[in-house]
Amino acid sequence: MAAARRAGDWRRTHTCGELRPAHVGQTVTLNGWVHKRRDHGGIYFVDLRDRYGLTQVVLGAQFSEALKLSGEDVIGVTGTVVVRDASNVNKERETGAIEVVAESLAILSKAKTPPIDVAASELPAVDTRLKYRYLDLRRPALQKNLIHRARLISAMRAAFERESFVEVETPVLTKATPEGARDYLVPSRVHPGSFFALPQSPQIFKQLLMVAGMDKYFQVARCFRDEDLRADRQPDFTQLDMEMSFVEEEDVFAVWERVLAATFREAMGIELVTPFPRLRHAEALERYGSDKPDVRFGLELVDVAAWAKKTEFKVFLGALERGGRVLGLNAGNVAFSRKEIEEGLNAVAALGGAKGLAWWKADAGGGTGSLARFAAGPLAGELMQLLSAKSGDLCLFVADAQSVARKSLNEVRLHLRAKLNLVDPKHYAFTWVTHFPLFTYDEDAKRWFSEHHPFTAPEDWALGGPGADPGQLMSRSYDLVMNGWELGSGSIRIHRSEVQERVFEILGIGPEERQEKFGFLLEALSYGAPPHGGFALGLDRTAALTAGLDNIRDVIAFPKTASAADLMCQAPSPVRPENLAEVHIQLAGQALTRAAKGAAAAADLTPK
RNA sequence: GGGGACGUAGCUCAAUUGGUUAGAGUACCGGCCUGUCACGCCGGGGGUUGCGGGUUCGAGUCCCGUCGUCCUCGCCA
Repeated sequence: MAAARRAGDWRRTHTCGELRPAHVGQTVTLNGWVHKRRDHGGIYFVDLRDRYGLTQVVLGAQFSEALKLSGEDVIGVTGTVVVRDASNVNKERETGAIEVVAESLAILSKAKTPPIDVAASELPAVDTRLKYRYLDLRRPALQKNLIHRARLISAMRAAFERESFVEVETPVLTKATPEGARDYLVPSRVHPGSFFALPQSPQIFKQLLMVAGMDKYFQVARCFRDEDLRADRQPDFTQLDMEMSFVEEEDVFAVWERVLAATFREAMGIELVTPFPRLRHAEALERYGSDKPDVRFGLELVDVAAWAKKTEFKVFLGALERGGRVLGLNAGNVAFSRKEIEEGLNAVAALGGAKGLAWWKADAGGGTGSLARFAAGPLAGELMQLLSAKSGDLCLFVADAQSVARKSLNEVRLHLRAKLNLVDPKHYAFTWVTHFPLFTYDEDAKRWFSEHHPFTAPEDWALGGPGADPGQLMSRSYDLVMNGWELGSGSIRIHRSEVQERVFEILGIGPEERQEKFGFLLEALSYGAPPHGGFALGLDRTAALTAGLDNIRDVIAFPKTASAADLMCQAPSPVRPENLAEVHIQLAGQALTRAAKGAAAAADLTPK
């Protein structure tokens, strides 16, 4: 306690966020960064900042060295807590009723003029923020995000432990997989010419843990995929990964519903409604045009093909003749100008590939818009009934190949969500999307690919029998979708080696490759594997979405740029020739010239 | 790999049709001020206009290339 303190001890007794009028009269020591300094000549005010808050420190005229303080200096201040006059209370701050009158000051560390002004409200460019991430992270908003993320993870961990799940770590240096995303490779020094891969997910290991009888496994797992980035994708990311034995879909759903309900309650004070609705993949596409629909609002897609056939509208009829669809949605009674529709909304629909967007201001008398002259007479009333439209409602249509029509109207739907303020951002609507196709055919590669991954169980264990069309097979995979974001996916797995062999066969993975890449899994499945299934939740996305962010960058302490580089530590970077030699690698092509340039640039950085 | 936007002082931005010495706010440095909390006032330093080339009497501005950042399509089992 205070009695044990030596004079001149700069170590803090309190944080910058905790002093209140109850502490008045106490001698305290605070540590932190100089957030702002106000020099009034003879009296100086310093707002001292740490993770917990801001406290105003008052320095009298005797502190001449206070004049040397500047932003982001690190100091220790010992002084007395005093209550402020009523006229001087700062109601904006939790510590605004008191201040600390300094008796001694220790400058622990000086700061150069920082490239990021932590106290400013306007943000520097993203690359500056990433290069000086440790400064950006001093901003309370970012610290809040990281703390939010930590609370989510902590609550999930506790919830899984209550459910008797065991946290098990799996290797980061593992085996390259032929299917799926591009692997990050790590050369082996000990085995010349051989490479580890960083895991895209712990998929196979968690299945082996089920074979091992662990029954219920979970892990906060780092995953790596060497693919191009997006606002919601980083090359290294984190999943809350789990797997359980002797289960079917509903068992996995039930665990996650309990875990997420507990997590949202404990970390955010939000009560989720469970069970989450289940939506078949085909139905999601038909009603929303997307396999990750935002179900918080309507504007659902309507098939108007039967109606279109009664018209003489060549665009609609032509699309149907070519085997396409005519889909529409009712945007409601919205005040859009002709220009907003024909240029604005049209451009939105074009994002989905639509060549045009037909529109109609509904009215039983024929209405207005590009569709009006084809909606004369009784056709007007019929169309209104189809779209549940009232007079004055704006209806939008795309006629094209099914995938284009759906994708385009999905774009329109999401555009209207923002434009018309159709959703409450604090409303979290989860949906399980089920019954995905097992395989999709790739026209370029001329072969079948797993829609989810090759270990996903088919609905029909016999896989349709010999000669069956793989495109007709349903899988037992599922996605969890929240507010239009895919938060995670999982499946019931194949636990029988002969079924797994058959899937590899359909995928065109021959017996030799099967044995080489997956022999250990097939063998494991042959020693008595329990039926099992699991799921992995994208933690970055979950944290971002629940923090009200549309980019995962700001819930990651040290994120990478769109070109998968770390601007702060300048990774990736060339390495010395001897390092390459150790791992038996020789550079070729543009890698040679690039590496030479990189080495030259590094040499320029040596002090002059 | 494709498309779009951007790159000017430490930071955020401005700079007319291609035209004189590239400006402002903020930060920083110095001076003044005993109650501020975005303190105020006075003064000062600070620029390879991302980099390279071209057109021009003249380029921050126009053209070509290149590097980087963001968004996006492809990609992401």
